[in-house]
Amino acid sequence: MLPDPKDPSYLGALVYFHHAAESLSFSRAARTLNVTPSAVSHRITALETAIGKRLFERRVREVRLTQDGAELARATAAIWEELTRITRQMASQQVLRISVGPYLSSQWLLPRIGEFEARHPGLRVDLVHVIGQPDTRLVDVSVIWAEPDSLSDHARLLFDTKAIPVAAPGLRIKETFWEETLPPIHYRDRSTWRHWLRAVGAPTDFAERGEVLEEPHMVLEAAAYRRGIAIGFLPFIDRFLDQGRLVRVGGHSIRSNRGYFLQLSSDAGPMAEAFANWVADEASEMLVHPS
Amino acid sequence: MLPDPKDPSYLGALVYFHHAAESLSFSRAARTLNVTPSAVSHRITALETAIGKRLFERRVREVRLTQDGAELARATAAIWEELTRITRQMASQQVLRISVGPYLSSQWLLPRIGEFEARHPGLRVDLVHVIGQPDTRLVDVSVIWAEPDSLSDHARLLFDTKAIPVAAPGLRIKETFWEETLPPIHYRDRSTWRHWLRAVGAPTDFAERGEVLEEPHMVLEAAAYRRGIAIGFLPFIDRFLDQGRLVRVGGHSIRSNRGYFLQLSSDAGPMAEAFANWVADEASEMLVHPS
DNA sequence: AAGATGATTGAGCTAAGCTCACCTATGGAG
DNA sequence: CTCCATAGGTGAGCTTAGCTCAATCATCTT
Repeated sequence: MLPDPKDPSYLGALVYFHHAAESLSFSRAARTLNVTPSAVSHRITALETAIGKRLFERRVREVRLTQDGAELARATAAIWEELTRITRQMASQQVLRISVGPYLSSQWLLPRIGEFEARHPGLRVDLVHVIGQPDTRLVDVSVIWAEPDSLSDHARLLFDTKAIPVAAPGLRIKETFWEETLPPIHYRDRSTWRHWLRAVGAPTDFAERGEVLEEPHMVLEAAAYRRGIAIGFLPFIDRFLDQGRLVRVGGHSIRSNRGYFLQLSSDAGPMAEAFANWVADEASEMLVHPS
Repeated sequence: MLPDPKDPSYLGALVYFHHAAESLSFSRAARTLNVTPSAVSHRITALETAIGKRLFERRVREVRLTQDGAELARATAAIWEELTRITRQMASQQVLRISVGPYLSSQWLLPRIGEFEARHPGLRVDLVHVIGQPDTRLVDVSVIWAEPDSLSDHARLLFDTKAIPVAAPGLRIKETFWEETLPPIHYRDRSTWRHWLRAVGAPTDFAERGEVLEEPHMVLEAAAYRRGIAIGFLPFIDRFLDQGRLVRVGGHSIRSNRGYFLQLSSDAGPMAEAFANWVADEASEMLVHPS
């Protein structure tokens, strides 16, 4: 069958042919294509049958281009060049504005965002660090720490966190620590502690004590300096626990009423979508988390 | 992920995009691609995510190209044009010489060969009608009527035929017709009749009687004109049986000791291979044959 | 108001094309 | 001269990209 130039199998074969012709070796082509030499051999043979002409002379331990093969190789080289040009052009001159809180940004996103940028040459990523609600008109996508029901439907959950009380080690704190004198430490409001106490069936008046801080990191630092008991969220306190700066208090761990969500702005373009897919993927790798 | 211009999934998506851009409609593109509109929608969306730009404005019951989309459409159009040109060029100026006996050619190959030619524009098919053994240096591929063991290993079986005795209708011939006076009719030599008689356990001296003809068609015609009993080969005598010009004689039908085989010349090119695949495929459709 | 049209979405299935294991041929090292 | 390493070819069987299907939405038409 004379191949339809738009047949995907023909196009794929041409890619294989291009690499084989360039390296004059099926096995080298296979290596750059991340497939086995067998696959290259199969595909080239199929291509030759499809167009009805030998493209390679099979010689001992090497292959050479026939005249027809050389001609085709010249044509395909020109085509990939043009394709590369237009693809680059499409990908260039793009801006993606991401809003993210400083805590998650420094602890998790910044170390990884470089990888995303590397995948999208020509893309300018603007990280917008805000405390509180981001203005969705100024960004394409936001990562927000919130309760699920406070969000629009199509916000996507990034991290399903677990809430556990933590304190400095060596304080000999009872299971029922809410009967003790060590106060709670709050982040932004008292609702997280109230939710946790209610979930384990403890009196909620404990939550009315203690100080309220505005920075997640400050909350954990305060707890580490023995100022009280904080609610930590797995997996974001792994480093504190691993280093022994904080230990778990009480046996209960509950599914957090809050989590990190991803929200696309209403007019978000495909690049926001691409970022969403990437970040969700990165996040899902974190979720492989014990206990 | 910025798409690799040689990624088959990216190339496939560009094909879809090209058709969608040309027709300005996902469903029309789907129709020409022989897929569902759903498939087109999926693929275009994936493409947009991959390059990070909207290519179509989705409007009510229609799609329009964005500026980026129009630019890409121009580029892809140029690329397919070039691809079509080189593909055509590769396929042109080819010759395939096929040797085939006149009987099979007229009864089976000639009615079908047009379809093969249509699939290979620019190919010149030379049918070489020979009686007896073809000269493999003068043809690329031969279709021969032979016994399996008389052939080289890589000859491929086209038709697995059944041998059945046939005669003109209304002659009231017994099961054990070899005891009768009506003689056998032979094609080229007496071996087929001998083989058949041996297979059903009948005396082989019957085969020594009767005339030997050189043309398969003549053999059947002779039988139809009541000159004797011929060995016919299913499925090639269907037309005679359907028209009632011949009827089966005796209850036995045996697997023929002969069949049509396909033999490629040693220096056969990929076009011969393509023909072999096509003709084997056509033949396999015939094999769906009752009894 | 109801039907028609075109695009979208998520879930599930199928076949294109890959890997694997084995084979052949040959060149170079010991 | 023998043996190992290397490049390519084959057939069988498995995996996953990308398709279909069914259902939904948002108009436009009658």
